[in-house]
Amino acid sequence: MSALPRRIAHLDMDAFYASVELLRYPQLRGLPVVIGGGRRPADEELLAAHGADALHEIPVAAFPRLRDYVGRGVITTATYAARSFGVGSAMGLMKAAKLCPDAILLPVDFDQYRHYSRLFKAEIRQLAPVMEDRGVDEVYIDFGAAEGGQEEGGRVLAARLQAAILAATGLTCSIGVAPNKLLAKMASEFNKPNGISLLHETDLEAAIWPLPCRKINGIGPKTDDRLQAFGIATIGELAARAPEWLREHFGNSYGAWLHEAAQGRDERPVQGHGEPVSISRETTFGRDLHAVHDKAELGAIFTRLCERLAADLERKGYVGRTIGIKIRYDNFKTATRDHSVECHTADARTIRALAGQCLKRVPLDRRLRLLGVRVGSLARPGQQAVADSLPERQQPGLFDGWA
DNA sequence: TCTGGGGTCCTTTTCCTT
DNA sequence: TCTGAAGGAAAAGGACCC
Repeated sequence: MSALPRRIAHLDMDAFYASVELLRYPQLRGLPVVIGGGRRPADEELLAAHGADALHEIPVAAFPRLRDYVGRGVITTATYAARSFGVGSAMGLMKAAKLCPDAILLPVDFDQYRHYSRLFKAEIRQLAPVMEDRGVDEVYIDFGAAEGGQEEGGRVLAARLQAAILAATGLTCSIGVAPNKLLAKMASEFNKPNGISLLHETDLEAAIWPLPCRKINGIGPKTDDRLQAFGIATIGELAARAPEWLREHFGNSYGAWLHEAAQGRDERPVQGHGEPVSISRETTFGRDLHAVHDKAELGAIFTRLCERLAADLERKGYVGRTIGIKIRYDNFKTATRDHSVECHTADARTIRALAGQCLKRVPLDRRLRLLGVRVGSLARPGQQAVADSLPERQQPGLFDGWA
């Protein structure tokens, strides 16, 4: 036993994408705004189109409405005003347009979100050096390794972090501090937005057990359905099941984990550094495409994906030796194929050649809605090029034209 | 009905070698 | 050459997350 209990924080930016957008377009505050789909015009284009000198001067009436949207796409996030109409994340844009036709539609702008992501994480590192990146808008922080992390159970450092992030970015965040990552993650949701929640081991029964199982990070819709079928709705009900019973019904590994999670136990450390396992690019087409009838179009998309992927690898400084493809058919079934070679590569043409081989191993008789290319088994450059391990002759086939 | 674009991790299946 | 077992690695699929 260590002298002090572990204190780990989970920090979650409040409605991150929407908040970043509202920093840029304060005139949209309070209005139903939906973010998703499409490509965003450059700021200069926008300003010129509306004769404005600054983004906040663009009149609200000039923004596109959901009702005018044509095509595929889903909502990435929505403001609370939009959510009150019943629209929300992952909903198709066409469906959302029926529920709230007047909502303003903003295309996602990952460059902006990444920019603010870097800003707030830099602030955190100044105050707490051991930080684990969990995506663009959230992190875990080891409060035990930071000055003031144990004061008032973590409240002092949490407040300091919030103040620093607000000053640097104008954005608010919510922080949960708990004995481990599992509980910290749940705690950060207790008091949103701009909240701080402190959780101790003794709070398990009162604060965690009444919650639905779905609140546990790692229990998704499928598992939740199965649990419900057994009459298990809350974490407390899950905790009451014997570990043997859980292992029997959910497998040795997952069943044991379910038991531990329900007891609020989690020994995972905060990992200060992390290397990616794979890097990929994928795209959903505007309409479903057929391998034969839309050969030229598919070929061009495929090449473009490989080029963008190669550029990503180059920019991030990786090479990989497992090249894979992913396709999604018009019935939403997904197939993947991959292939590992001896030498690492980040070369677009090599990736395309190897991914093309993978494509030949998957049925292409129905229409496709999505195509993706992936590179795994990553390493830092320095290895030999992979060109000499390419197959000498491609198998003749129906789809040679683009694959 | 509609379901994006990244990712990670785990389990199961398949393939290869001995 | 065939057959089968065993074990490991790679491939494939699925669940989950933001």
